Amino acid sequence: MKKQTNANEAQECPSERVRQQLHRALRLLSGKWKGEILWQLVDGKQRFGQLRRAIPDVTQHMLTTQLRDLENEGLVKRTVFAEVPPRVEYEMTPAAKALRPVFEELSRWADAHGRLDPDPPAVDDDAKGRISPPDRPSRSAP
Amino acid sequence: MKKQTNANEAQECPSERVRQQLHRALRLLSGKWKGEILWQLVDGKQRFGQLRRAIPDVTQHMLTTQLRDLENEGLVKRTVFAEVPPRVEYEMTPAAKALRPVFEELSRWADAHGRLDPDPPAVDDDAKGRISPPDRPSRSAP
DNA sequence: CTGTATCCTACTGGATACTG
DNA sequence: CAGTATCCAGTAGGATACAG
Repeated sequence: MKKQTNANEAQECPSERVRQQLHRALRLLSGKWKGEILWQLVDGKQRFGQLRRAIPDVTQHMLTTQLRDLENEGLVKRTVFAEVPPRVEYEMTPAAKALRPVFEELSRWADAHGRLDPDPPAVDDDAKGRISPPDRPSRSAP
Repeated sequence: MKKQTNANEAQECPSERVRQQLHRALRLLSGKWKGEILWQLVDGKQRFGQLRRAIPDVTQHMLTTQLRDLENEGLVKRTVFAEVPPRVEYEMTPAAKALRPVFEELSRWADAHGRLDPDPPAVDDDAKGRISPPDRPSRSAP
């Protein structure tokens, strides 16, 4: 006797599809630095060294690795300039740019529930509604 | 009591804060099954076995582990009923419920860019605007 | 039914040194 | 400047068996 519920459950159930999408999407971002790297690129292309300075706790090795991952996942475009000194620029692909709403929602959530303490009294909605892209420290810094 | 802004951190720009928030938030969700578990709970409380059936590829061990993580992170509330047979119910905390917009954005994104193929022709905005919570197969199926 | 206890493998992430 | 090559520790994740 076969199940008489939905015979074709795998491809037709929308929630099943959503589940798998969530799984894959979260896996793409699962990496200690992926989120931060992408967020740095939201504002535009960045050089390797700029990213390195913008994310102080990351090592070159890790930055390279995660960057390569993101490239293979189609979230980051890498451009090499044949010059001396060498220059490499990274930028988000359109797919990655579409992630920005996700990041904004996530930041907003973390802002409200980041510590998960039962003590979030002074909540000023006006102050946290907008999320700004990362600052780009110009090279004029000493 | 309000958090005093340290004079030493006078250069604290909002984007720096956002970066750290993203880092922490993604770490909370970094776990092979966390996202799926939470999505299953979006619709309401679920028993251990229900979750297990809803996420076919997860083992008890992993389900237990990730559930404990989520509990310690304050995203899931665990309720044990002293009965035979034993019953344990899991439900999202308010903090986790606030994550729903994030999941919806993420699902929407994965739907559009999940495969990252340059071939997404049949885009029906009307069909993908709404994200449904997971189906709950009732126990009435013998 | 809902777990815990082992054990074990693979992968992630980090330190360091070297290269074009 | 922007990598690559090793090496290595810690941990996440999975199989299996057992228990309340």
